[in-house]
Amino acid sequence: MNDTPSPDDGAPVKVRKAERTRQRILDTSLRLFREVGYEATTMRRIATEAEVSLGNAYYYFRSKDHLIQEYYGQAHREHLVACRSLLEEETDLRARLAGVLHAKIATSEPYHRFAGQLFRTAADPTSPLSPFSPESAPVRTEATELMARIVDESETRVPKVLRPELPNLLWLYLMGIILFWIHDASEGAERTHRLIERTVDIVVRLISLARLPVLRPLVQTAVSLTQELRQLAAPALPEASS
Amino acid sequence: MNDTPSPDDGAPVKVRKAERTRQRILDTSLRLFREVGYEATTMRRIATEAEVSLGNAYYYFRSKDHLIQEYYGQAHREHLVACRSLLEEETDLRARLAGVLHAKIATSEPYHRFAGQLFRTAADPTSPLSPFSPESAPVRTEATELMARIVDESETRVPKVLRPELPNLLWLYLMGIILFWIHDASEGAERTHRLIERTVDIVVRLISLARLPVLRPLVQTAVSLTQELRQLAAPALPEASS
DNA sequence: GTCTATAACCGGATAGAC
DNA sequence: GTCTATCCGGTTATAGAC
Repeated sequence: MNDTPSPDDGAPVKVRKAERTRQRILDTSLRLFREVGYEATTMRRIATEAEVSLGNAYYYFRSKDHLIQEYYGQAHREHLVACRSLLEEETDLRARLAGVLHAKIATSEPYHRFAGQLFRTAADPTSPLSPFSPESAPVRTEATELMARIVDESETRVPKVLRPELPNLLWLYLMGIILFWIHDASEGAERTHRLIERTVDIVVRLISLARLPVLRPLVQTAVSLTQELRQLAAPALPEASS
Repeated sequence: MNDTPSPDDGAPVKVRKAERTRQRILDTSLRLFREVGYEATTMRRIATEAEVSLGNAYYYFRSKDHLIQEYYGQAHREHLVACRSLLEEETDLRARLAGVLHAKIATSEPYHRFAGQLFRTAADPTSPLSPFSPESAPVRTEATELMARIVDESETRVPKVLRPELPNLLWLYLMGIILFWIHDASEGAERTHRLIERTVDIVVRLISLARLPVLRPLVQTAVSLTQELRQLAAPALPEASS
């Protein structure tokens, strides 16, 4: 993006100030999202509380939606931190998967209400906030890599048919859990945590069962489904920008 | 614009006029949704083209969203009509299921763009437009009954474990197909139709496989998942009937 | 050329007169 | 039941400051 010039001499004062302004707007908006939700967080309020003008906020973030992409990134980084020790110490696949999922829900909890309202926008396939959108590709890729790591560094051996697509399938599974969580009004998302416990068993079992000939067609479908989904997300439209 | 006085007795002239105004707004909005999509259809434009004032449109429909519940009902009725003969003549489960799904996509096609934008709102769990919301219960129930009919009047015998929840599972499957279709930009939704062809086989096969002991836990989870979902939608609110 | 501010525009929604 | 006038919030245009 911008040059980060030498830390010592005089020039970068401006740059730094801009960076600080940007950060102030970002922090303020993330705080407001948490505290008062998505709808009550107006651009005017973000600007006021960050002590910039409305127009200035728009100088740094093209739209309210763009502010949210930042939330995605931050949420993912927090998730990684929360998972770190588990992924280093645990080798059992079931425990690794369950731990990562529980951590995702737990770290997202402060944003629960926000996520619900946000989802309204994110669900629109044409929205840049859709988890399937090109704009979300970076976070999506990172999250998928996390799924790969869960499996790769575990003791479990994955049947060949599944291996290449398993991380994507697990990412879809994570999206499903998040979708459930968004709708889950129970105390401390307790229901979602129970859902994770129950479904993780099934998922791990299915990974082994994938070897069974009876299930071959099922596995094939699941695999080709993720491929199909990827194509939906990246439709070959060389489109003139409007 | 001019009164068509009551054929029978005197009183209901006003009532009829109101009904006609309401209908005019509704027709105009559904037409605009089809023709120009959701976002380009402003309340101001609906009002203008229906030849009422903006405020008057809001008198009949509390919000733009409420206009859309009307679309749901209409879409379902069109679907039923499109399925009728198939359901009367065909007895093979696979053919029945595939036919009903293809018909859903086909009858929805004129509203494809609209549905994509609409989905943005419908995905919000707090929105009355969510397919899981109490407000959507009537259409949801009808659609689930349609799923029950597909199975009940077919030749296939459903394993006991599955029987009570199968219609709900199939409804969820339909929601999944619709979700895919919303993202599907291929010509004539060709991709979605292919997806239906491929997944219907799996679904029908799974219905028989549900008997296998190895799959028992999977089936259990699927069943309890639909129950869990129903609870999410209806969080123990003892509500006064309105 | 980078930043900041003010004044609009637009569309959903509401208030209140008639 | 119908209207006009207005609010409110996302977004843009644009003028000027550094």
